[in-house]
Amino acid sequence: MADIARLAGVSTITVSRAFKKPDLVTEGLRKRILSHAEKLGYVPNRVASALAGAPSMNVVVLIPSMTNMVFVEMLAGIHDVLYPRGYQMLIGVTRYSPLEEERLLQTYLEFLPDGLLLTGVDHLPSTWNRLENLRQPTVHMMESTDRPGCYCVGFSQFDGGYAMARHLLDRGYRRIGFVAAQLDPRTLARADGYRQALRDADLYDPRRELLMPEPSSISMGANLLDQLLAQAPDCDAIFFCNDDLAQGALFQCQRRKIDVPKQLAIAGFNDLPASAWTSPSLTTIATPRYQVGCQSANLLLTLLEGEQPSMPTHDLGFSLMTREST
Amino acid sequence: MADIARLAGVSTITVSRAFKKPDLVTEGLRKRILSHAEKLGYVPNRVASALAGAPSMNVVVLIPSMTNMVFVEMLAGIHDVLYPRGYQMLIGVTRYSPLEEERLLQTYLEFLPDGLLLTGVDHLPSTWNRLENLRQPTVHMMESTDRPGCYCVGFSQFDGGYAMARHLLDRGYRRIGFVAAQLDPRTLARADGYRQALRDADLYDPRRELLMPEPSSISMGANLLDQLLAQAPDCDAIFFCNDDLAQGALFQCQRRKIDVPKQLAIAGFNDLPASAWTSPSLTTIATPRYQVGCQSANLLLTLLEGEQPSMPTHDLGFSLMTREST
DNA sequence: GCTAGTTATGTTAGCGATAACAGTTTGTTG
DNA sequence: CAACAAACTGTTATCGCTAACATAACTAGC
Repeated sequence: MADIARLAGVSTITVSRAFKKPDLVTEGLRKRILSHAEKLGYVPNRVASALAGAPSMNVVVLIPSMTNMVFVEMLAGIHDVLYPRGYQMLIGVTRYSPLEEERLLQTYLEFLPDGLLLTGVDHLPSTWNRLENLRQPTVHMMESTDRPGCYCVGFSQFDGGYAMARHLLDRGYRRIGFVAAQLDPRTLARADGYRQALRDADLYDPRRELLMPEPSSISMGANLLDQLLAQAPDCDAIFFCNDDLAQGALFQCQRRKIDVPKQLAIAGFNDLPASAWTSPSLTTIATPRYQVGCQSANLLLTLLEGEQPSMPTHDLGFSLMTREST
Repeated sequence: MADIARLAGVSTITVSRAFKKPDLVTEGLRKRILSHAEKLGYVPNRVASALAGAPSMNVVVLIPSMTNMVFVEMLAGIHDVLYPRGYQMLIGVTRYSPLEEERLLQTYLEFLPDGLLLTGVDHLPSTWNRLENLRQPTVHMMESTDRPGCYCVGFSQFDGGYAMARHLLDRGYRRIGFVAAQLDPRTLARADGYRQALRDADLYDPRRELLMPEPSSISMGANLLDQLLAQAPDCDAIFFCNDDLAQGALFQCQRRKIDVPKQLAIAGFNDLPASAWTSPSLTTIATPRYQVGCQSANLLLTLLEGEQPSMPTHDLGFSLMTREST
């Protein structure tokens, strides 16, 4: 910067302004400065910039897992919004553990992020406490909370679970099972939605429920289908808490020659790309995870600009995709 | 840091050393310093640290796409190695464009990364040039090159393509088609492998080839199956350049009541989780993308420690997964 | 032609840490 | 027990940039 300043016959602060606050520098002078910078192959030093008090252009993003497409697509949404604005994501993986989340937060604050994007609202009390005392704004993704002063972007997992159970009831199924794995707060909210819908219809039976804390996957889906049918052979429909499990179950039904949906209906959650293409195609709830990413990032940008967002909580909804499997 | 120093009755540099170079500080003193730091809720400032000359603990990672599971799993491998060592990934998405890659590189160098992880070896001449003059080490992932002084971790895409075509020939197929989308350098290398294998068997026919520059997806796979069968109805096997396309084709065959593999064999590439579970299960090449991520990160760490790695290029190989679809 | 009000540029002093060298203490040896 | 090396701690300067305030150069109005 000093070199550029010397060549252009100005002080370094003017060079700084030519880059960061162009309207404070006369048009012609600015062009001269930029051309000298170009000639010298100047690479700005964001580290020095951040130390001197400018925004670090870092945003911490914490997600539970990097192999779950749902979070990856959310990440893609965040990236697509933040990157054009010059922000950099610092991605942390909590492995579904609030404790790990607390540690990651501690670590990533060392990078002087300008803002935070956290998945869910299930944080440790100490994490909440720290977030409240932070000067950086935080947006919570995928779920919402009543806590005052919280910014959230997501949809109601409970309502999603309820809607799918309701759909199965509407289709005439009466002995509806529920299967879940990776029991994170969002999965449990869907389970609650399912239970409420069945209770409202006076058809809830806990023996048709199978909850497995281990991670979900296609093979786990096949596995859990067998388990549930063993423990509750009279099921006429099964609602899986996500599409991975549901797809695994569909494939297993093909192997076991169980006719879907005639003998057994199968439903999922999330609408992964393959779900529209399986045979039979999978009835599921399409969730706006990419949009959650985009909107969360946009909300954070609003906060970073010091503006007051129109609403603290954005409910992006979901849609029921009725397909052949039910 | 000054506060801690005051309380502990030492100078700031001693505090710095207590954290960063523990063996230079007497055991008791170090403990006292750390306990004061704890009490004060001290959060180290990595930005200042980096400006003062310490490593920034940032590593730039450039991948072509964030919605392609192959790169995401590679990313997961990188993360799993770098995170425990205190490094932070700065992730950039090139959208398969070397020009965009050059721009990202320019931008991310502003963060003073300690090292770089790039996907592939298909960079602009100016990018190569810049990489050579960088003091930071670079590792190239997923492909390798003869360029001297380059560190690469991956496997031979050409050999993978050749091996799959060879497998189909060994199974007795004679009119073997090839379908590809998203024609990045790795895809084209697989295509070359396929061609070579068929030429070696004197069975190559360009009319059985379908190359589509648009992104690949399950629905694109269904689509391209139809297209190829329209232009070359006599195919007895089709090799798809990745599992997304192959799965889409499998689903389409189910819809069109084409018997796989009796009427038509289908093969893919990558071995995505679902590929073992479709009906029929998909013959494919299992690629070590998670391991590529891990090993690339490990190689970079070796370089960051100033050590000479045992080999500049690591070929992690691949394995043919023979399943029902062929 | 002069003042007040703007706009454009410059000066000074850090941001929070570490490198390089300097000084002090401790331990060992003949 | 002096003499010197090794181990520990301190002093000073600096990394590259920007905030805050100071100053200079314009502009408009009377």
